[in-house]
Amino acid sequence: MLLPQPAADQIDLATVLTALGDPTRLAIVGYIARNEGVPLNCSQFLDFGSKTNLSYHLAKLREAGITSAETRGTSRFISLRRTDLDARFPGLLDSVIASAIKMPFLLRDSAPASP
Amino acid sequence: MLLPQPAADQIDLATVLTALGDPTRLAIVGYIARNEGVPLNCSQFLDFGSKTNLSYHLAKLREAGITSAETRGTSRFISLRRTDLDARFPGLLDSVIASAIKMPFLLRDSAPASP
DNA sequence: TCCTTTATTCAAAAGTTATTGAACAATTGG
DNA sequence: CCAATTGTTCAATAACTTTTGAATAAAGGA
Repeated sequence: MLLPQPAADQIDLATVLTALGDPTRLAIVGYIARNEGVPLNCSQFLDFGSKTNLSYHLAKLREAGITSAETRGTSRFISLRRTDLDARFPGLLDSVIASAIKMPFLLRDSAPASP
Repeated sequence: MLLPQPAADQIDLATVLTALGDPTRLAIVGYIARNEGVPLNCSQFLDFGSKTNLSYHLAKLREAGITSAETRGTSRFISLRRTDLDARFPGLLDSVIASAIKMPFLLRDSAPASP
């Protein structure tokens, strides 16, 4: 079951930029980007903050229209809304991710990043 | 005389995104983008807020590394740091501006926007 | 059913940002 | 020098955001 999220055509630029402007959320987005295809749940982001704080940041990303979350049992599957974002703000997500991915803060554990 | 601004290699992605995430500042950036080449001073942005509030937002943009401001008498010349931003975050400013420029909020007066 | 896992909600506290008006500074022109 | 123009700084306040811990919820397995 899909958690509530804005329709593609209602994604707002300022809201997206504000959501991406937080270092924790930028790190989260970078991490998701480096793990596309891998099923991610919330607890995989515990490095980025406490469980309850993560819930807050992940909700922000979802409400901004940056991520999508699907319920699967007690877990969530989190993914980037690449197609929707690219359609609405062409090039934006790619450029942010390309820059974010270089940030030392993002270079954490368990990712299939090419070295 | 150039007002204080971060060196190109010290421009921070999260700071830039946060600065761009405010609707007033996004409008200001869109306006500058639509008037590149035209000398802009602060009072030309008065549509976007009070004088004192503009001073605040323009300082935010400058401190984030998005704009450059030069003193000329009692006026300032304000411009986008396109080269620096493009070097540091390729494609980011272009995609933001391309999207911002479509926002109805931005379609104000005196600009050479192609209709 | 009961326990564990996974994640959210709530209320409080702490921190940050935006907005305002009054006072200030610096430059230009008469 | 005086006044006008242009923009900044300051202090106050209002509004929002982030972080926290405790309580809650919902699903799945023993």
